[in-house]
Amino acid sequence: MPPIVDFHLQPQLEELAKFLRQHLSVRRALLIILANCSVEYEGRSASHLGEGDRLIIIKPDGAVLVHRPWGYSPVNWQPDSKVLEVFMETKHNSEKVVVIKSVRARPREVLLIRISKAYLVAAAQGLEDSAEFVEYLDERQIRDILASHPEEIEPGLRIVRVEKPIEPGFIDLYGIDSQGNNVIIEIKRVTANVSAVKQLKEYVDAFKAKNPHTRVRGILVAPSISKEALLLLNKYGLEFKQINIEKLYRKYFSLEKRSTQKHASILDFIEKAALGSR
Amino acid sequence: MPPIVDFHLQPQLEELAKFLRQHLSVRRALLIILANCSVEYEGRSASHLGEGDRLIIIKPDGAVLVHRPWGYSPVNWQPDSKVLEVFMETKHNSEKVVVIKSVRARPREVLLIRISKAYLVAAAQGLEDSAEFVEYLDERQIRDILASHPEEIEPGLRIVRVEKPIEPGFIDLYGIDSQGNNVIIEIKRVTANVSAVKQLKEYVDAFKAKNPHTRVRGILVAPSISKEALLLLNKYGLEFKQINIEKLYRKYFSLEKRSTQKHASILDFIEKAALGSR
DNA sequence: AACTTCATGTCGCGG
DNA sequence: CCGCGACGTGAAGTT
Repeated sequence: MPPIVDFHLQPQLEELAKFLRQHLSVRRALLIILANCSVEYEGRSASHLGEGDRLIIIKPDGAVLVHRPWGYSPVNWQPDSKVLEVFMETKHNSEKVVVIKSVRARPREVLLIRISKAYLVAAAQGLEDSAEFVEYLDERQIRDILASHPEEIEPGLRIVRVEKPIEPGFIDLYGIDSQGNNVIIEIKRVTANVSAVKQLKEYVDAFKAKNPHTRVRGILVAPSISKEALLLLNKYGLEFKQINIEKLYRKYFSLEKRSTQKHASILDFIEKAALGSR
Repeated sequence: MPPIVDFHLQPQLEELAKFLRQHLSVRRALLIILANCSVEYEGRSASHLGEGDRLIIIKPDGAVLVHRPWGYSPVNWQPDSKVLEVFMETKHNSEKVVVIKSVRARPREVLLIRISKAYLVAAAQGLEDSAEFVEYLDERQIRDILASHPEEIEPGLRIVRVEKPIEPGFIDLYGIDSQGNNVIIEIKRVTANVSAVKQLKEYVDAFKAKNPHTRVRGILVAPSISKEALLLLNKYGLEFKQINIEKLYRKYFSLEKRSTQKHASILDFIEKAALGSR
């Protein structure tokens, strides 16, 4: 059963309010409003946004987004609202506006959207979206691949423990090298920065403190490292190992993990995208 | 001049493609598409999303958002695309889909949205939004308030330097207490955690290293502190000072800073919101 | 519920 | 353009 879409072009404010109330009360719809509005927010922070043309989205679960005509981020939002109210308000200059008030419970945050002119409002009832979202190449997967194929870090390296708890936090990989040294490995899926180095240093120090008479190496594994981070790394006597995440992925992401057609398709896509880039 | 809104309800795929191409080519419109689609992404990461009903937004600046019917975050997106293409594709089962291909330049990322059924498409040309976005209560403002009113941290404290550079980073506030001790202050606008404590510790240590024969105190200023952070703080011999950000703000946010009507309005709003919460 | 860590984080600022 | 830190970060997972 396809979703039911209802809409008004250039609705009067009274119509808009009625439309919104109707679709918020019965069964929650996805609401799309294109309108001139101002926005106030108060909660963990507070903000004011003057009048302008914006896209307002209200999702069935109470998420509210106010988008300006540019950029990725909503200018104001509510991840989920406990209370959603629509009412008319008369401004000082006796102009009327439709107010959408969204209140989030914890942390308590209030969002007020004042609409002075609406260009389009639409509501969709019965949207269905149960598809699985499959993501690749996140830190966990890289870590698992390297745990199974430590030779990609260094020949002779043997991984003893994945996500080894230490005070405080977790070591991504812990192993023993060909010389019998303890090796602590910190993995980053993006350019390693100073804080990654500090984190590794902390783990190495903590390990040394607990095991005073053993030799410990610290290796930072990442696709690249910032200049400052490299300097600090050298200063601390730690090491850097560059990896190519995509290559690792192509090489090792195991068949059993992408056995379903759905999972396999991503690799086809990567191939296509790579071709398309030339 | 109000924006021009064009739309189709339940467009055929060919119509959809034509509509999109038209509004993407001439002058960029804000595009809203409610449709059943699947999405592939490849770039810094990679993902696959099967078919489902979603809201697709394409902004005039090339930002692309794919929203599922719930939650704050888009499931797939492109912060700004360099290339935006729309074309028809025939699947293996000979069904046709409209493909929206968005390519981001740096980092190179490709987004493919395959639409199998469209419920609504709308385009808005000439949206105007030049309003200023004013935000309050961010770390910078809290820092400035405390710099002007150090007695809120401790009686007799005198602030010498704001954003004092140190190796590495910047001390939020640096001052001298009533006993003549150096005081290093780190401010957080949310619950202070372990990393905030470490950051402060680092600054204090760096200061001590540079000034070996002076006494230094480190104060973490925040609305609250996590249990673990407090433990570590005590271990390091550092101090915590609790502040109430909203109270500070009400008390000190200076008249000259909110001299314009616009800026003043946020306080009215906060009042109203506070009343509304009862 | 508190807290930690990851993220296709995004965004802005400074060198 | 890098690199770093703040963010109303959000979201997921663990204690």
